[in-house]
Amino acid sequence: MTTRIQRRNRRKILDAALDVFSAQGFRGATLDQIAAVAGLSKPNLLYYFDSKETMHRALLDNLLDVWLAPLHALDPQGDPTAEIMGYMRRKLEMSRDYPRESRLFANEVLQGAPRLSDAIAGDLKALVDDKAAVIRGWSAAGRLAPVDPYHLIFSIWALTQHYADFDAQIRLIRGETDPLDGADAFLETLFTRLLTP
Amino acid sequence: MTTRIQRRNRRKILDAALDVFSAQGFRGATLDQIAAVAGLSKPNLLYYFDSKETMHRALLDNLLDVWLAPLHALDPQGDPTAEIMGYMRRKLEMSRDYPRESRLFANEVLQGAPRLSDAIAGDLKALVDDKAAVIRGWSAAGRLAPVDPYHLIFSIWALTQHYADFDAQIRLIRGETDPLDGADAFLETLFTRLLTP
DNA sequence: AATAACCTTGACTGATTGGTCAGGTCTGCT
DNA sequence: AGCAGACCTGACCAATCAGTCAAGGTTATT
Repeated sequence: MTTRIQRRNRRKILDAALDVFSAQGFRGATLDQIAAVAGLSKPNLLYYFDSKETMHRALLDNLLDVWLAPLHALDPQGDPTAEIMGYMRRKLEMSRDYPRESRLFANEVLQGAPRLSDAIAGDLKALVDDKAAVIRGWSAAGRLAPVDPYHLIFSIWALTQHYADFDAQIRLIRGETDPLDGADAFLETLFTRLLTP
Repeated sequence: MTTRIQRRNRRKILDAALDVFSAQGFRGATLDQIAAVAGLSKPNLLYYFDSKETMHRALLDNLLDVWLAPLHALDPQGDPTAEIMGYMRRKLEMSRDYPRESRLFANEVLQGAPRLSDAIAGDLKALVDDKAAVIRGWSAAGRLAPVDPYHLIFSIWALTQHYADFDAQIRLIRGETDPLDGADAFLETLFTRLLTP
């Protein structure tokens, strides 16, 4: 049974941990930093989570569901172009709304996905293989321009996540302009032209 | 004056440091790891480089020239589509040939570009602004489809670097297939369709 | 072969880090 | 009010880390 205080503190800790892990990576983050951001003492963090590792695990487990949802929603019965454009739009929204989650994921994969390889080789691969087959079918039926479905999916990941993961770089180059300003219109054009038979 | 031994050991150290920094990030890397990969003792590393920081600096300074070169080569006098496609191809080759450098850069930017902000806001921004103006001119002259030049450049970065930075993820999903297999053909199609007026 | 400069290392240090623990405080319930 | 269990903390520990240093080994040059 979980108390009110437990819920509040667990949430505060995971939120602070997401802040720090996504900005510093797992090894770069320290419990002292997380404790400071959460406004709790270090031993108190360890009262709620057994270890730094456990904290990180909790974030990753939570992340994967959220991360897979947009692709999951791609409907084999829908209109091919509309479905893929919709997926791209949802992923772009995720970069806008959950940049920390995107960076947490990027940090992990960049370092060889040591804690995510099971999930990627399992659930994610199965989902991608499934949707890739759907897209391949659409192309074969002439409802979509012929296109490698894997590279299409990778390109959506690359383009949308780039705005969250490389935010620092984009800000430095664009100055005052909001990094995502014009991104949706650009990606709309890019994928419309690619997908129209 | 630099001796033969100095040249050899400095190169061994920087190569080992690139291995470790690109795989673990700055804070995640340890001098012991770098020493082990280089086949030298830790105090010997510090005989050649004042500090861990200095080692990292040397890699970043070296990296930036290599990283800017492909964009620098984009010729305002050339054929618009061919120039942009050529840039994209060069960047993709860099992901194939220098994946460690790509990941070193990604790690740095992902963590807010603390050691690169000057270079990005300076040289890189100036170069991008310059080439963006060229591309805008091409579009205005009707020699290229109308396209936001900044997002075009960002999209080339995102798509090409993705294959180096997210290599672990792509491998887990594609299995035996070489991550870059088919990537060049896909990107060729994607950008041809986007750029043709 | 002598020597001066260069190269290398084992043993060390102080700082930081993840994690522990004994004991104290607060909260909700009767 | 009083009590049981949940919550919290200062002080501490062992491990790891970047970096130092004195002493010994190697190299090139004469």
